[in-house]
Amino acid sequence: MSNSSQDPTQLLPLPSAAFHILIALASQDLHGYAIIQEVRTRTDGKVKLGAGTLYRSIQRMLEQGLISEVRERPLPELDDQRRRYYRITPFGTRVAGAETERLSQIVEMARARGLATEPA
Amino acid sequence: MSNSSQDPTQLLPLPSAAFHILIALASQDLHGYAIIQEVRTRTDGKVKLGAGTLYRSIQRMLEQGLISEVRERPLPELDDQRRRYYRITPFGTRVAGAETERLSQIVEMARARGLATEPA
DNA sequence: TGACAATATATCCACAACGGATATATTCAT
DNA sequence: ATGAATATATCCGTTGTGGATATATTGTCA
Repeated sequence: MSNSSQDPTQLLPLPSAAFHILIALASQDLHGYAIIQEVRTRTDGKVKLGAGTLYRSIQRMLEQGLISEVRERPLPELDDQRRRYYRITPFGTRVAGAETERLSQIVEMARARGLATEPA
Repeated sequence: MSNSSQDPTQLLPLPSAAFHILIALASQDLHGYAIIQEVRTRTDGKVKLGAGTLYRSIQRMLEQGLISEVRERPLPELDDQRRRYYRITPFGTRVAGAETERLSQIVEMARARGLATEPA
């Protein structure tokens, strides 16, 4: 942890990989490899996080206090020693919320200018 | 111009500077310096395009067929010789629409997971 | 007229973020 | 026991970015 009590907008814009990781962790704790799979399936294969991007992002996000590593393990018969599990922090939730709002405003600007894919 | 007849999603995700430039040009032709100002005022000062980013983005977007340079000049008494005016192309409009849709989907995923700034 | 700020385009440099390749080790299925 | 899949980690090259710098023109105003 480090700056968990700061203004969430200081970290904006969030790197797109970091935002996807926070969305993945919003509903459940996951280990790194599982995050890659969750992002790929959730986005219908459109977003494929590279391994380099993922583990670098995790390191940065731990330092920024957006996520934390959790010691809790699943049942031993479901576990895998190599895994490291991560959880979104309250600060990470606030930052993700701010990023959602930021992107939402840009989308609204584009729509207000007529930039939208009209349904075929 | 170059690949104006291609699949718009090939260019996604759009660099954020390029997307802001397309939004700026959606409603009117503008010259480079004016684009910087439009983005700054439209985003309430939150997005300040650096000069390097702007002119490099313009070069790339011309090659990609997202924008074109226009020879039309404003009335001579309002003109400035140094200016170069740009216009969004039909292909640029389609790409911007696809990017709007892409970002919109990510925002929806975040909201569906409860990641939103609740009004204070 | 001259001085100076603002406008305008362009290029350079250093840094951040990224995908893909590589390395290493463990776990699982056959 | 062999090999594929899982899992973490680091390295390399590319792209996108802001900020600084360069150069020239335009507008203001004393």
